[in-house]
Amino acid sequence: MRADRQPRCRCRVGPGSFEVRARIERFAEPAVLLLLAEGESHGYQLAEDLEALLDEGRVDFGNLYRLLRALEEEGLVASTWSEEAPGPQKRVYGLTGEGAALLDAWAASLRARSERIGTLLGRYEALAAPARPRDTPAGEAVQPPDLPDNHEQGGAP
Amino acid sequence: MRADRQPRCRCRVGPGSFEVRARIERFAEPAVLLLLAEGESHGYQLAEDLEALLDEGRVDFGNLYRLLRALEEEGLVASTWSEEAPGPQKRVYGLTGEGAALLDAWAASLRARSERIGTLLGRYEALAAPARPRDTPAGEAVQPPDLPDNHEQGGAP
DNA sequence: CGTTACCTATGTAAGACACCTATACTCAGG
DNA sequence: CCTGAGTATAGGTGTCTTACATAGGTAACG
Repeated sequence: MRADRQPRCRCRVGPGSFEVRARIERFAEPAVLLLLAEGESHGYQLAEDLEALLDEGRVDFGNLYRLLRALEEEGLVASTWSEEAPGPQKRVYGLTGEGAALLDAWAASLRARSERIGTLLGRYEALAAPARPRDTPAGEAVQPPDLPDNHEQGGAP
Repeated sequence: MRADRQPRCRCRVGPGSFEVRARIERFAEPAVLLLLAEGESHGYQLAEDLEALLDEGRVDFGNLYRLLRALEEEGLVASTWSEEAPGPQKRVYGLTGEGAALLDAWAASLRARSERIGTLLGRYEALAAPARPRDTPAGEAVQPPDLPDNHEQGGAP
């Protein structure tokens, strides 16, 4: 166990200030399928393309290769060893029909996810900006979004 | 180990057809923080509100209560036992200043995530609909998005 | 020949969630 | 009074996905 590591997804960057380190969050699979739909590729190349697509620092190679193997086991992608080209051997992947179908399903799912995020953000903004001149019914502030420390974790009365 | 369970996130609903069962995907925490920013509430009530907000079937109570306890340990929410009201005792939660700050951070993170999803979907749609009359340079089809089974998982030549 | 870049893997641990079970209190009905 | 349904809170356990670390090959270059 390594205790000198920061929490994975949230970290305090100052008093009362937070940074949420968003992870790829189940993006790796659909992103890889998309890249393969755009053209055949090999692992290392996919990693570079993923970085550009996701705008994330460094994609983890280990997990990418594992993902590709798993997808192949399920028949969603197919691979051959590159014959031409000198240099180290590359395993070149391409999408199968099943893989394309899965990509379609992912697209639908991601659209739904995006909508849910939109809903959430919409409600957040409605809360955060109650300074509109029109629709503020005078004295109906949503609630002081903050209570001073009244922790009370003890047992029930 | 239970082997009679379906895969968590993808399931085949027909030949060549997939359904992606999207999970809450790290939505629970920001959603709970948002609901508490809108007003104090207790676990059971939050579960119902979450179902409406996320449009998901049945929220898991166990994980929700665990999340609330964890948030309280970090000082992001504060709870008191409801005194008034008849019926079983309720632990009423409210957002602290720190919790509100975290919600802000989550909002920024979710916006970024939504953008990434948008980028991905944009490229997907560009692939899926290459039937535009204007920008098809004649014979540059992106690639047949499918290769017939040429699996070849054996060792390297 | 050693170093570096390219390319493909495996090992290990942590975090978040699904699914299941347990507890306790309240209230209505027989 | 006992029972059962509804409300409310909580713990156990397995699995999935990811982060971080390590390892082993090929080839080009000085």
